[in-house]
Amino acid sequence: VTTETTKPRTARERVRLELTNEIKTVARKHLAEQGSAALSLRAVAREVGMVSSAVYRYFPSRDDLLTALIIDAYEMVGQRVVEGEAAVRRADHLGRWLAACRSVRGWALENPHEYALIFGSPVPGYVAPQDTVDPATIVPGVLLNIMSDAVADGRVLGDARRSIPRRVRSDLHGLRAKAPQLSDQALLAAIMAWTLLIGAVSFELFGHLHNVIFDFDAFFDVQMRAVGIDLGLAAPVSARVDDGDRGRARVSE
Amino acid sequence: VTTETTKPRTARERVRLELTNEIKTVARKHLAEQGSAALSLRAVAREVGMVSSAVYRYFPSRDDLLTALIIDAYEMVGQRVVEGEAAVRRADHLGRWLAACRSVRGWALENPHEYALIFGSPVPGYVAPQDTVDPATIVPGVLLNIMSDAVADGRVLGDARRSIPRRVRSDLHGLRAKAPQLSDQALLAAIMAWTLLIGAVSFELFGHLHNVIFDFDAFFDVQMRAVGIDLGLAAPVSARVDDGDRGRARVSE
DNA sequence: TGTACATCAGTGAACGCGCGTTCACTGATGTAC
DNA sequence: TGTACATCAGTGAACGCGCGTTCACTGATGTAC
Repeated sequence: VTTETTKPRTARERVRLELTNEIKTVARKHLAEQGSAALSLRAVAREVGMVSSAVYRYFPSRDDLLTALIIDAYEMVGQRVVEGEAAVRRADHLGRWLAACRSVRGWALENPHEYALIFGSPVPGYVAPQDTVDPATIVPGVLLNIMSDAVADGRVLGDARRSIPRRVRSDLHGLRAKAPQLSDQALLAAIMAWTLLIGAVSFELFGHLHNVIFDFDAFFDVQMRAVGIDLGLAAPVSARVDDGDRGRARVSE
Repeated sequence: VTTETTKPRTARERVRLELTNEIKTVARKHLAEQGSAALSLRAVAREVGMVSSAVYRYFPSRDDLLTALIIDAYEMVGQRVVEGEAAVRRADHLGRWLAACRSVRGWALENPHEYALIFGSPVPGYVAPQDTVDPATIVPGVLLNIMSDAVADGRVLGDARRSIPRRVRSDLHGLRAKAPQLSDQALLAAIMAWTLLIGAVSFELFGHLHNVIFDFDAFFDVQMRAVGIDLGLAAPVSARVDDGDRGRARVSE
């Protein structure tokens, strides 16, 4: 995960880029060990081997360092999900969805504090700047792509009979730009699937199913498979059209 | 939300109970204003009008104060949900589910930091003691009650055809104690519904649908209604079997 | 190519702050005879 | 009912700590002529 887009020309610039990355690396390590609240500029500086005030040459404040870490975290999950999903056969939409889900969870388990940084409670006093928006959309974007591909392959996602109030429809229209083929029902289902995915990972990571679920690997898979099937990603095109049982199947989960 | 179970006998005990509650109230206020990381014993003591060391007569450490607040928070949502759900006609299972969902969200919007305290990222370095377990189960317990009542009224919850691996089934058996009538599929669906509920509130509160959804009231309702219908809480017993239009009829309103 | 100047990285001291927790103490409230 | 003693609440000072940020500074690296 790099920091600058332009290549360094002078030796000074190269060193600057290296040090910027080293600061971020150390900061990430501290974050991983103690969480965001304990992230201190001074401690990072100490470990990098600088005096604390020198860090200000690289990050104008602690919040800017945090922002860099947040962006990196979004890009890390994003990359992981993109790679995981890309490894699956294009036509296997359910498989792609599952791969994306497992990538998110796998990354979260390996980087719990970074996950908490982006999907947990907001850091008090910290306001996310605009640059965090784009990287944050990578993962949901992958989900929308999978669904769009499924529709392009002839599947019907979302139950057209489910009515959605006008006010919600107009919100959903904003999302339509990224997935023009999806119906309102499909978009709603997409957001719900995305919510459930993050909700499930958060529940596991934050201990809300402690002493209830023990085999989280299997449990997560069962859940995400159910979501993918309910999304309509599983059934072959031919079987879907005249499946009289579909209504009951969808409603009951 | 009280602290001691035994009634105070002497004047000293009465004062002690009052002060304990005042400390908690002030702490709750600070929590609401700045979040859990900023919760400081000294600041609370200052506002209560004590010297900081005096607080140690009431709470042996900052963590114990936090624990008290966490328990209170669970009890607050719990009570709110129980009340909200109790106000709905017993046979209206979908209505009860919606009332419970709205109670959770309403409480969360009014007490965002307390919500974050119990459903957000864990407080770093803090380990939840055993006493937080019982209050934490109130809300999910209500959900299980609703589903159990639905089954008792003759509804079939959960798609029996959905296969669940043995390892997951055995985890679910632990839950069965609280809702003996529910099938594995129904229990799985219950956890997923609970996950989606908290996920949706968290997404809204933590800003993950910022610039995507604007009318959160309507959006939340649509989502939770969909979940309730998919759970199987909507259809009347007689209509369930042969009501082809059920989806649309119920979903609208 | 060599020199004068501008830019930048890193230093070290300081400011001002708040925190959790301990401890010996005073004085008030409760208890037992 | 009155007195002696035990219990408890609250005080104030102190310990030891770490934090973010500013500022005048030195010395090294880059740039323009």
